[in-house]
Amino acid sequence: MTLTVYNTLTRSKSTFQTIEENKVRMYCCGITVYDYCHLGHARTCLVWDVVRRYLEWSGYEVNYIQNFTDIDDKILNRASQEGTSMEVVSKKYIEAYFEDMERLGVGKANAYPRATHTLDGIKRLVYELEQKGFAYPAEGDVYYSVQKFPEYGKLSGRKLEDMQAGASGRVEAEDPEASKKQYPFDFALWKAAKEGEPAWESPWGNGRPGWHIECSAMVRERLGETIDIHVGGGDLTFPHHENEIAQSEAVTGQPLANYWLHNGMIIVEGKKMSKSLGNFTTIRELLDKYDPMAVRLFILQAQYRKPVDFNQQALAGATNAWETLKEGLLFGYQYGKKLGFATSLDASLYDKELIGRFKDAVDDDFNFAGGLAILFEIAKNLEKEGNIIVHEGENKTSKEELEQQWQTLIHLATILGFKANSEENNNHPNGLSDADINALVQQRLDARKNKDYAQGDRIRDELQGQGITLIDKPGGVTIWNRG
RNA sequence: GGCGACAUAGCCAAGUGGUAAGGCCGUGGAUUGCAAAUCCAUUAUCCCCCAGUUCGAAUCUGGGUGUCGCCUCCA
Repeated sequence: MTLTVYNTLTRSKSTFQTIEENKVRMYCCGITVYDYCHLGHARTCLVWDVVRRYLEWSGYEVNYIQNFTDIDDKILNRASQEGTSMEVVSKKYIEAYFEDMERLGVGKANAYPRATHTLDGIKRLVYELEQKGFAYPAEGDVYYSVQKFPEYGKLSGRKLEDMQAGASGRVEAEDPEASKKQYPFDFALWKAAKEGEPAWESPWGNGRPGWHIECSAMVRERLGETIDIHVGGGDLTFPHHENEIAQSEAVTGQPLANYWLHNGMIIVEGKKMSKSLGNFTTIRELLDKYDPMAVRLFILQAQYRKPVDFNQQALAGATNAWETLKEGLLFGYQYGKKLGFATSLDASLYDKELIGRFKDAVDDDFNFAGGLAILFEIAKNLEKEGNIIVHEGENKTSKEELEQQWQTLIHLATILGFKANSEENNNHPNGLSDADINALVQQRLDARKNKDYAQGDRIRDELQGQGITLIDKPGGVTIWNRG
């Protein structure tokens, strides 16, 4: 099967074909850096990170660019609230962004261009749009004339007449720039400087870029006139991406992107998680409570385009599911030596049938949930076989097959960004020594022989509190393992 | 008001014409002094409703109902 993707532009799935053979130019609309990231941002970053990994695994060389929008009203507001500058605010939240993504295990993009570093490209685009008659100046601002671009609305599937019929009252009443616009849905490419705000020189006077234009400029500068994949949150489809298309395509006459992919929103109690509703959980709050890998699993279990409901129950479920997957991933590190196989990865050992099934699932519009079923199938078996080893039973799967399954599981998990810490389980710096534990276990056995179950249970609870699980086997034998 | 998406067990969720993946939770049994851990087994006669197409539909068509998103900043 070949990779098929759902394209917002055509509202249908189609076979994925790149412009240049085996190369993908991919752009993700990143964040505006005025606050800590929340779970919604995590979903976007996680999903497109895994898509990137999957494309690379599929044999493409991916040039993945994600921007930071670091000029914006919200950043300026935050700066004045905190009595500081735009630069200080954006620096703080860019650093926070990288910390959060590191914890989530999101890979680095190839570059993170910033609006403030792209002023020449932005001004050049605005100038060209003006020259070609798509833009007009008004009192130091410059606006894009949407009526000049016949295809305006093609991405989000709307018509100017319909928009006007629906929203005209509100638009005119609430838009302070309305009086400068020739048409209500025209949008600002360049905004005249306001007192005390950062500003750059331009042919239209001192000012700063509008929202949208920076992405058109950064795509052009970093990836060229037409790219393969443009991604972002579904809420950016309109107006942000629609406006990017209008800006870029009016200038170049070429499609901005061949494939437009959008991820679904995070829902909380039936409502979208968003800043304006205040119903968001920041990534750092979230990671204080949940394992980053459980969060990743929670996100990847849902089809990327569908809304996902965030609630305690779902996260708890994902946490338990991750425990299962982790058991499978740790199998080789825990029992490989005992079984006589190496823990270094060896592609020749991968199970082609399992990998083929994984690929068939995921090739269908990045159906990660379908792919995960394969991982669980393997992990469940390895977990079971690992337990048999701990309980000193007979393995049902041959050593060769176990090694093959484990190698395959690690390989597939890596594509999806799952990683279990193999150190974790061997580290018990402040814990009891093996001798201490054995002594306590013997004490408990003695107590039980004397029917002093209270004492026996006390020792058991004490050890459990240290993460040591006792297993009473038939015949009065007790073995133990570190949780 | 306009545009769009979705509706599968207690929860999450895959499946897009051939008779319901997977995960979580739960249940029964084995084991145990009781537990824990583990093992074995088990959990939708049916896919929001109605009508139609078809030998056959969760899957296609038409009509409802419901939920959500975008139309203003938003991942």
